[in-house]
Amino acid sequence: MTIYDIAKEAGCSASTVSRVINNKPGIRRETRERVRELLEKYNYTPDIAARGLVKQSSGLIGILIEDLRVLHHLESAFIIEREMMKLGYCCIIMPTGFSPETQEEYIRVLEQRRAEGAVLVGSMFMTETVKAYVEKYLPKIPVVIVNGYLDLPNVTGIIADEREGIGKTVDLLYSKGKRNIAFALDGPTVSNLSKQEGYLDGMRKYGLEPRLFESKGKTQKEGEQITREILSAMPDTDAIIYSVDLTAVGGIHAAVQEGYRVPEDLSIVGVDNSIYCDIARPRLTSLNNKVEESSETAAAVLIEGIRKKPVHRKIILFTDIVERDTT
Amino acid sequence: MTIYDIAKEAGCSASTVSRVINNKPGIRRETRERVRELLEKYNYTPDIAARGLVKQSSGLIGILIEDLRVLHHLESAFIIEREMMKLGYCCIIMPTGFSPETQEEYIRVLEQRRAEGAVLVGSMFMTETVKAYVEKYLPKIPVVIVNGYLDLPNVTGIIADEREGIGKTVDLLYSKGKRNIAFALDGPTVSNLSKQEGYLDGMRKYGLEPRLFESKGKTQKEGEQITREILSAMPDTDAIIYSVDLTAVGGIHAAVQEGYRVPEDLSIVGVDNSIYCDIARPRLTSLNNKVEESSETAAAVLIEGIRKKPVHRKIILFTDIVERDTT
DNA sequence: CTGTTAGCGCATTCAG
DNA sequence: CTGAATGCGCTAACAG
Repeated sequence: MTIYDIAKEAGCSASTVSRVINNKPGIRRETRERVRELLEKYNYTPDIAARGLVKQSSGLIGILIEDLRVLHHLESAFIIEREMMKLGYCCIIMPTGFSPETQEEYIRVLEQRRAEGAVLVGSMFMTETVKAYVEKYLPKIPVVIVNGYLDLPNVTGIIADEREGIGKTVDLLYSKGKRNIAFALDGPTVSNLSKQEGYLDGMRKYGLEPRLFESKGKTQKEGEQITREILSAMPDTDAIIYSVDLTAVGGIHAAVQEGYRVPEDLSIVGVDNSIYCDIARPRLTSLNNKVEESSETAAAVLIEGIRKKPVHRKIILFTDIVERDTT
Repeated sequence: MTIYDIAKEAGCSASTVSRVINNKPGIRRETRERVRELLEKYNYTPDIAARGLVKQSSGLIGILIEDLRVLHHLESAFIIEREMMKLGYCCIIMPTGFSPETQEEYIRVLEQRRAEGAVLVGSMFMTETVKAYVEKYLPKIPVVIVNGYLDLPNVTGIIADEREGIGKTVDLLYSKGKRNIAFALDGPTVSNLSKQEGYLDGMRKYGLEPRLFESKGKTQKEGEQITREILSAMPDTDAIIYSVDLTAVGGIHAAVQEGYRVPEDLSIVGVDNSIYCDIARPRLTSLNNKVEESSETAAAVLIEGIRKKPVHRKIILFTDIVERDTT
């Protein structure tokens, strides 16, 4: 069913039908209604792709997330989708994984589909290779990075200041009498390194000796593992900050199993303030890095960009600590 | 940069360029290479939408999920996406929520975008209204429902036999000496009602009195709430089966708080075998309803359908119980 | 081996 | 108020 089929049956031309569909003025009431009826009768819907071809717009937004298992990123993706959907855009959400090849491939898909905007969710995208791909394949559309930044004219970075947040976390632990505070990264991503900086800032501030550790990954099991390592290497550790909630949950379990009371002997803090915090027992204290706010900001910035309005290149959000049982 | 721009610079016609792009035979080596170089030089990528217009294919697959918060559905969606992606399709994943209006709206979007196939994830889509929408808007493309079924010629249902699975769960609990087994639904969805049937089957089999309850929703908090209700109404309850993991986790917490030992005094079982099972303490026993298998099947069936091959209308998968600490 | 022509479904001139 | 003609970027059928 095309616009021509409708036109033929309505006894008018395709352009008239087009006008009716798009609510353009200058159509006789009578004609308009006749066409409307047929549209209804055949359940006609214009082919967006064909329309896009002439209007030079795909109505597509690409959202790339590094890892599906990070709930946090999914949440962000779908908040953005919801906002864009309201404005008639469709979102293509794709998990790129960590390899540059798939990252390139998926960025290319966005180019092929003529996406009108792109969102990269996760600090993993703060790499030179991704920067090169964006520059090469998406030089003309607005790109927003949630929790990251790339120095390119069409890219806006939206970043929760986790460095400052982790600094505040050290303050909190210090105020509770903790002095042997460790920090466990789940990998050397840019975002994690900035958390680490915050940790080091805090420790320096109080003249404490840093205790840095790095887990093999971001699963619960790997969190347990690194915790055992920490506690066996430095049994007097009285607080551990983890770069992500899930490893912190593993930390809770390992610590309890090793005979530590949480939080009396050992305080535990995660990052993301995810649903896991309330499922774990004791409930996990976590740094809220404002997914919702940053995602909504991302959507807003993207829209401004698509409308060719000038946008900020870098936006910083503040975090806050949500205290539960583990501190 | 269009195919014509490339053609002009290469000193040939657009069709030649098209042939090179699509690796068609019958091009002189020399010409092919010259074109290839230009393609490379300008980073040219064909406009998929324009190509789709002539080839009558959008390369788009729609995936509708009822609720984002159900991890289970997301997982399914992304497994399907991964499979379809391998074959060059792009997926539009959209959360419809529960209102018929948004369901209709999103199904319409799939029609507008000329999706070549659709997947509905969740038993919430087993309604007469959704059936009517599918019949009206998507009558000609293959549609697969994960965890559901609609009697329409182009629809395939893929269903984990949770009824049988919950029956087996009752068997397990009975074998552990439990006699006062309760069942807590998180809402009267078709899928939940079939779980309930399985529960009733099991109770009948052993001549036990059923104890049916229904929570307000599927959050952890609502799981806690219904558990308190159950335990205060029938304190001798010695096992509770929940229709979903998250409410079961709430159940664990409420039970422990009420002074029940889990599993000695009270066994707890969830459904979905999600990540929550291992985060909770004690670890939650859960019915594995095979997301992965059913999602992969969904993708396979969809592809067969797109290729116009005959497909089964209904596929049943078997579940199994993953025992952890709560039984 | 390659170019010309036509058309996918639509919106947009420009005439009338 | 309406229609004919044109073109968006691409592929395919048909000539040559």
